[in-house]
Amino acid sequence: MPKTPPTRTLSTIELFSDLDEAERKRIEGRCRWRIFRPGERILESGTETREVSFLVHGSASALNYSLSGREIGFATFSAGDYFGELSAIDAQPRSASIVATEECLVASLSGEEFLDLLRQRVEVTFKVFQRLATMVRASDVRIMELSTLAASARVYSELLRMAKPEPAVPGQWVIHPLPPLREIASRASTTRETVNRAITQLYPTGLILRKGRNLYVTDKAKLQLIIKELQHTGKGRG
Amino acid sequence: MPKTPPTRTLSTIELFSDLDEAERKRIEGRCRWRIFRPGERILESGTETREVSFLVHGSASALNYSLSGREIGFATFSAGDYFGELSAIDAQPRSASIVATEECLVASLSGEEFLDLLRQRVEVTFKVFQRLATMVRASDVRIMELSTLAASARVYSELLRMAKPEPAVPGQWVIHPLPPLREIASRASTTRETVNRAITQLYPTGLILRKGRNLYVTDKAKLQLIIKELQHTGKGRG
DNA sequence: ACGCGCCTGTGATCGCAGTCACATTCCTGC
DNA sequence: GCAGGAATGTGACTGCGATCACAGGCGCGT
Repeated sequence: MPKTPPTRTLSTIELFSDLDEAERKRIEGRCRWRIFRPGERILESGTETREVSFLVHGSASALNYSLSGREIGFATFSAGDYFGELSAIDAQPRSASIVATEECLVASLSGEEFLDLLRQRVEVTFKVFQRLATMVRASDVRIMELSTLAASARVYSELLRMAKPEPAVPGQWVIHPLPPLREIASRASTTRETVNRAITQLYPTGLILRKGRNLYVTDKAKLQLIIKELQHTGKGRG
Repeated sequence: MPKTPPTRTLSTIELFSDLDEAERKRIEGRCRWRIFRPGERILESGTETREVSFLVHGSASALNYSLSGREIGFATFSAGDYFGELSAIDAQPRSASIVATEECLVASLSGEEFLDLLRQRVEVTFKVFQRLATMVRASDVRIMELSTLAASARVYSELLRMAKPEPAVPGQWVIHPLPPLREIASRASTTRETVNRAITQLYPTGLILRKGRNLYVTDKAKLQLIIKELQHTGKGRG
């Protein structure tokens, strides 16, 4: 496989989209640029670094491990995203580890310089506000799901979140590539066996369809209904 | 019971501590002031209001209900706290309901005016950043606990969070007043029966001690250890 | 082509904790 | 002091899903 080294630019980072090119280039120069191979740790939970990192190329996930070695997934990042704001803002240790899932090009800015940017550029400030708000809401949804949904319902919910609209067939959604079930399990806080059984149970309904590393969701609305019926308690009366 | 109407001032709201008195008074004038009785809804989840509310007096909790009626607690607020920033920032519906747990005096500022404040006062901006970061971290911890701790361990963890140091006896911590077990259950995402059994099981160890509406934690560190041993999976080898 | 490692799929077992049911105790107002 | 409602305490039952175990299958490198 030929290696095409991705260009070292921050132009694809949405957070900086309102800055003029001069300023962006200035920041690019202040960054520490690194490449990570799939599986490598970009950031270690609990460490005291304050850098904010921009994912220019590749994809990564935020996760943590329980004492017993169980892996809990928190978020996934793709090109254009950033992480590490929390520690820059509150000067606390990193709340999660970040692991590269594909080859990654990462630009890291010191926490100080990130804070300067927040102070000087209101547009950036508000984008970060927006992002933190999104994070809080996403966490709250997850807490609700963990507290009220049965394991298989959480898996379905995760599938819906991963699915993206298929341009070719309107109304159809795809997950491509379907990640290892172990990874889905870590995001739904269950085991890969349960993920497998949950998906298997869904085949007969025709709501999902698997072709190689693609998984098609043919009827989002109906799947949503099934999730509701799998409420942890009352066998499905609202 | 004699009613002492609390004064309508924002001087006890930490968020405004860096503002001069003139500005604070200006904001006080722009607020809508309301009183809520225990049990009343201050805010309804899902509604489209954008106001930010300051809890001047009393206490309240943020919670949501599952379809089956189960109550999930997210946070508790006491005098000096505020809530509603999320909707002001991202213009999305309210993420949770807020219910008064004691009689409350609440001052509400329009989302627009709150955003103006953010734009004009960096000190306020950064306090809000700080707060959002704290919320994200707290949520992440809760997700970890839900995913990896057994129910009783989550209860103990919640007890530790509620306990405050007892000035009289160093090393001893108190929860006062101990809220109804149902409420603890909703914060630990379990049932009041399980909360009861969890606490009961702890009495013989002497780690906690109950006197009326006080619950004393005599050895925080040891309780923390017990939580670790109750990892959902591996019976307690790190 | 072959083999090794990682995924996938599925059965069997079993303990935790949610649910239901009921007795008891604690408040608070009259 | 008494009555009624809420909160607490406890036993019995049961189903979900974590765990363990193992049998294919798929891909990838040499």
